[in-house]
Amino acid sequence: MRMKIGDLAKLAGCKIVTIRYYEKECLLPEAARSGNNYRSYGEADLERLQFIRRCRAMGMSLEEVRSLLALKERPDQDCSVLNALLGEHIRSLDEHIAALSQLREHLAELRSQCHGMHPLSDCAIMHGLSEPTFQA
Amino acid sequence: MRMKIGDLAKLAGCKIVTIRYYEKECLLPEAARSGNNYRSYGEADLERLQFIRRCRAMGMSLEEVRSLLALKERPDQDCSVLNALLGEHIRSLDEHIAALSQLREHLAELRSQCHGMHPLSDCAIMHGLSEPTFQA
DNA sequence: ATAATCCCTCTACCTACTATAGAGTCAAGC
DNA sequence: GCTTGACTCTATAGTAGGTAGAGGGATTAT
Repeated sequence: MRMKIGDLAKLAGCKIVTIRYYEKECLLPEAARSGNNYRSYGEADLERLQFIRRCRAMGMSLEEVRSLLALKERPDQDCSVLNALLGEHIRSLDEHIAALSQLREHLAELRSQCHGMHPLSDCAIMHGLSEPTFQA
Repeated sequence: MRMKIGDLAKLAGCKIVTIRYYEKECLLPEAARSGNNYRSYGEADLERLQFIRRCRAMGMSLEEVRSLLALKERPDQDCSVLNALLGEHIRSLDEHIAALSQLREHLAELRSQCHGMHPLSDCAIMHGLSEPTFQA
C-alpha cells in the first residue's frame, strides 16, 4: 500500500523532483517518512497528485490549482465558484489562442511574399521584419 | 540625433531594463557612453532594437532572434535559410495553437456538464478533474 | 537650493520545473 | 563480507525573458 517517491512518480506520470517541488510549494502535504528517511506515500497522496497533474495538463497555473485544491476541501460549498474559475480560465485560453492565430496569419502572409532563390538583401521577409508596418 | 536610454525605450515601446537586458545578452552591441556614463544611442541602435521587438512580437524566442540578426549581417546570402527558419516557426506555432484548442474544447465540455446551484461534492467539473478519464 | 526625474550597477525575484553534486540506503550477486 | 547498481536524501544553481528594488550619482525645473 505504501510506496516510495519513485513509485508515486511512475503512477502519476511525473518526475520525482516535481513531487518534491510540489511538497515544497505546499501543493502536497509534507510526506510521511519511513525509518530510512525516505518519503512514504499512500492512495490519498496519489489522488491529490493526479488531480494536480490533470489540472496542469488543462493548462492551469499552480496558483489556479491551489485555488481548486482549496475548493476541493469544502465539498459543501456551492459549485458556482468553481464554475466561475473555470470560465475565467477558458476565457484566457481563448484570448491566448486568438493572439497566436493572428500572429500565425501575419507570419504566413510575410512568408508568402518570398519565393526563395534571391539574396537576403532583397528578401520580402527580412524587409517585413525590418519595417514599422509590421508592428504586431 | 544621439539619445538616452529612456528616449530609445519610448521609441521602441519597451522598458529601459529590457534594453539593458538585451545588451547583456549581446543582442544589442555595448552602447556608447557619453561623459556622464549614460548610454548613448543612434538611429542604427533604434532600428536593431525595433527589429528585435518585432520578432518578439511575432512570438520568436531570443535564440531565434539571434539567428535572424546573424542572417541580417550577411545580406548577400540566399534567403532560403530565412525562409526555412520562418517555416519552422510557423509550424511550431500551429502545433501550439492546436494543443491549446484541444484543451479549450476539453474544458468547455467539462464545464457544460455543470449547471450550477449544487454543492461541490456533486459537481461534474470537480469529478471530471478528479477522475482518470480526463487525462489530457 | 531643492525637488523631481533621469541614469548607473548590482542583486534578487517570477513560473514551473530541471539538473547537478555529494552523500546515505538497500537488495542482489560473488 | 564486499561490491555494484538502483534508489533516495538535501542543497544549490540554472532555464526564458524579463521585472522589481536598493542605493547611489546626474540633470533639469522651479
